[in-house]
This record gives sequence, structure tokens and C-alpha cells, in this order.
Amino acid sequence: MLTADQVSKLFPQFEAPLVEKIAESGALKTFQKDDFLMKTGQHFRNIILIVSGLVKVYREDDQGNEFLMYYLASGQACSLSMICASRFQASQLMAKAESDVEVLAIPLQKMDEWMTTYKSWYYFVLENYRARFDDLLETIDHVAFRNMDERLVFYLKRYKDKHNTNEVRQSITEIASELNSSREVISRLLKKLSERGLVKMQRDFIEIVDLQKVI
Amino acid sequence: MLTADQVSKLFPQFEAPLVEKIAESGALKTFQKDDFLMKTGQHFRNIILIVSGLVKVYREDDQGNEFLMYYLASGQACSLSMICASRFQASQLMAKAESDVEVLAIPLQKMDEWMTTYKSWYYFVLENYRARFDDLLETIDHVAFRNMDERLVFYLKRYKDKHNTNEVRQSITEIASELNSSREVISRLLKKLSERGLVKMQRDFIEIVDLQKVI
DNA sequence: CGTGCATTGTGATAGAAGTCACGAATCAAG
DNA sequence: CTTGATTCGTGACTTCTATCACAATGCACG
Repeated sequence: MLTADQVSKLFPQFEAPLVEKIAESGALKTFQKDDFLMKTGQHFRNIILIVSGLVKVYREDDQGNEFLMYYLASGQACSLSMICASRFQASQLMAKAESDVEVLAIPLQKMDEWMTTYKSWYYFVLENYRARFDDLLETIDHVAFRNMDERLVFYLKRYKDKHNTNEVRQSITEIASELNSSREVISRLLKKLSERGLVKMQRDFIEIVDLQKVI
Repeated sequence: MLTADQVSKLFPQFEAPLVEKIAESGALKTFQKDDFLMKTGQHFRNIILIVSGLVKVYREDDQGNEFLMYYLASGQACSLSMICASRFQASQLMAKAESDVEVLAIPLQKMDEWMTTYKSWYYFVLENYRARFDDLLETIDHVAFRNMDERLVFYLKRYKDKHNTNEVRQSITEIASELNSSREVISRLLKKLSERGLVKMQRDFIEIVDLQKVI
């Protein structure tokens, strides 16, 4: 349970009465790193608002290959939870905690109720959708139009932005998996980036030195 | 301008009062085949509901390469127009008429108004989003996980479904462009499909014989 | 310390797809 | 009919990516 103050800080765009409602009806849940917030085929009874931490949303195909779609950070909602919840549809995506994560779970009937009552909620929902839609478009852009070297750079940049660090603490195997590539390919491409001085391969992580200049 | 009866046939899920409103405030516009309903960077003043015809929604990169995202058919809305309109954002996609197309253009302030007034409108908007989101996911799936041969089969199947015909009247060059591939590659893959008896290359079109058995 | 496990680097190879070059076929317009 | 534009098929080649094989490293744990 959060106080109205805390909710208000996370979602400054919400009207005061809505903030109260959220504080009332939102159940605070915590997930540990690598816990699943959502799995393919799962149904929802709640709308999920991210309070703290970072969530990775990805697709998994029938052979277990992964493909990273986008990240969700605090102040954002899991759009899928909203849409799926409202129409009782199954999720098509996996969502996994990248760090320890706190979320507010809100019973789905509140979603409908608030949509008609609070303009700020309505805008929030639509804006969230639009943002996720744009994320998907960006992801498609890269996989459709770019080679693996550029996609890797994009991956590293996005990691840096979302995790707010220059240290990419993912094994090469994991990176390859999220790009649906293979370890060897990513290893070679990282070598090239490090030869150009754009990253430094450290013992336990990849240090991003400068990726601004490259596309 | 459509009559309430016509609107009701197209959108049977809408409540009677909403049908009236739509008939009142929706301006009927027509587009000819290959006209643009929407271009990258464009802003909206209207929400677009498709009355008849088929619309192709695709992405274009900076070098002019295309990539087909999904089709919109009658009874559907251009989700992008809804979201962009509501937030005054620019479109990231191109939408082109695949056939002659009729649409209802609805002033965007109606969107907000109806969202809070008519449950069926609210459901329609959300469901439309979800459906488009799923389309995008399916598109990503293919480009991320599948080879060009499977993507071509998917392309042909989708074409058949959406155009409701076994005759694919697209030049090989166009198909290649929409898959962001090259003419030669598609030509060879089509040859293989035709050797397997799955399609027949006719003078002016590609005849789909049987694509059910293949994935 | 030694053993097993996970991670990484790298060469060799294969396959998928893009590119280049060229010729054939079709069709519209003069 | 002739010309030019467009489309299409195909062989040769290149590039990118995936896969295989194998070795090296470092770490956890008994």
C-alpha cells in the first residue's frame, strides 16, 4: 500500500481524487530480479503500474528463442496488462524483472471506472499505449532495416538509458539471445566496437565508453 | 455522410445513440487506390474509421525502404489516427489505399467526448489498439524469427485473407519491397513454391493454389 | 588445491540473402 | 512495326550471419 503522496510523486499528472483512489485500491507487490511479472498465455486480473525497478518485455517463440521488445520503468504501466485485462485476452509477451521491482496492482474493473471518470487516467492509458506502440515500431525498424552491428549498438544504448549506467552487466550469451543472434556473432561485433574504442570489455561487464558518434 | 443504418451495419457493436452521433459528425471521404491516407510526420485533426476498401499500413526508412506492418479493413479504425490525434503527435507510419477506400473522418474532440460517454466506443478503441498491437507482434515475430521463405508464405497468406482472393496482383518488385528484400530473392523463392505446386505463376498475377499445409 | 561449470574467443565452414550483370518477355505509345 | 520502359528469370559473386569445434579463462565449491 502506498500513501497518496507517494502515488502523486510517481504519477504527477493524475488529479488529486484519482491519486486517492489509486492509493486506496492499489496493492503493492514486489518482484525479485528475474521473477516473471507476466508469461505468454497468462491472463490478468489486475492492471500493473510500475512503482520502482525495471522490467524487460520480450517475445519468445516456440523454440524458446527470445527477442527483446522494450523496457518498462517506474511511472509507466504495463500496457498489455491494461488491454488484456480489459478484454480478458491472454498475454502474448513475457515480462521479467530486470532488477527488484515494485508494482501497484489495480483491480481491472477500476480501469473501466476511471476511464470515464478521470480525464488524466484516460490520457495516461492512451499515452502509455502510444509510447509502447512507438517502442514496438522502433524495434521493428531495427530488426527490419539494420544489420546486427547497428542493432547491437542500439541495444547497448538502450540498456544504458534504461539502466542508467555505462556498465552493461549482461553476459554475451544473454545479449545474443535478446537480439535473437548467437554468442559468437555478438562476441566478434563487440570486439570490433572495442577496437574502435567505443566500448571496453571488462572482466564482469561491458563498459560503454562512447556510443554517441555511431548510429 | 452515412445514414445511421449504414453506420450500424458497419459497427454493430455500437449503442444506438452513438450510432446517431457518428452518422451526424462523421464526414465521408473517399480515397482512390494508391492515395495516401497518412504519411510519416503528418498530424491529424480527425479520427479515421474505415467504411470500405483496404488500407495498407507500412513503415518507410530514411533510404526509402518499405516494410509492411498490417492491413486495415472496413469496420476497423486507424489506431494511429486515434492515438496521434488525441495527443497531437506525428504519425510514424504510412497508410496507403490498396483499393478505392471510403472512410469516416470524425473530429478528434469527439473521441474524448465519446470515450467517457459511450462504453461501446471505449471498448472499440481499446480493442482496436489491442488488435493492432497484436498485428505488430505477429509482424515482429516473422521478421525476427523466420527466414525469407516463411515470411513470403506469410505475406501471401495474409494478402489472400485481406484481399479475399487467390490472385496476388502485386509485382514481384513490390512484394520484395514490402518484405524489405530484393526482387531476385523473391523471384527464386516463388519459383520454389511453384515447383512444390503451392502457387502458380500466371501472366499478370500469382495464383495461390494451397498454402495451408506449409507453415 | 583440484574438479566441474559457465563464459568467452576464435578459426573454419555453411547457408541465407543481397548485389551485379545480362538477356528475355511484355506492353504502351509513337 | 519500332522504340523505350517495365518486369522478370537466372547465373555468378559477395556479404552477413549461424553453426561447429575447440581451447582458454575464471569462478564456485568441496
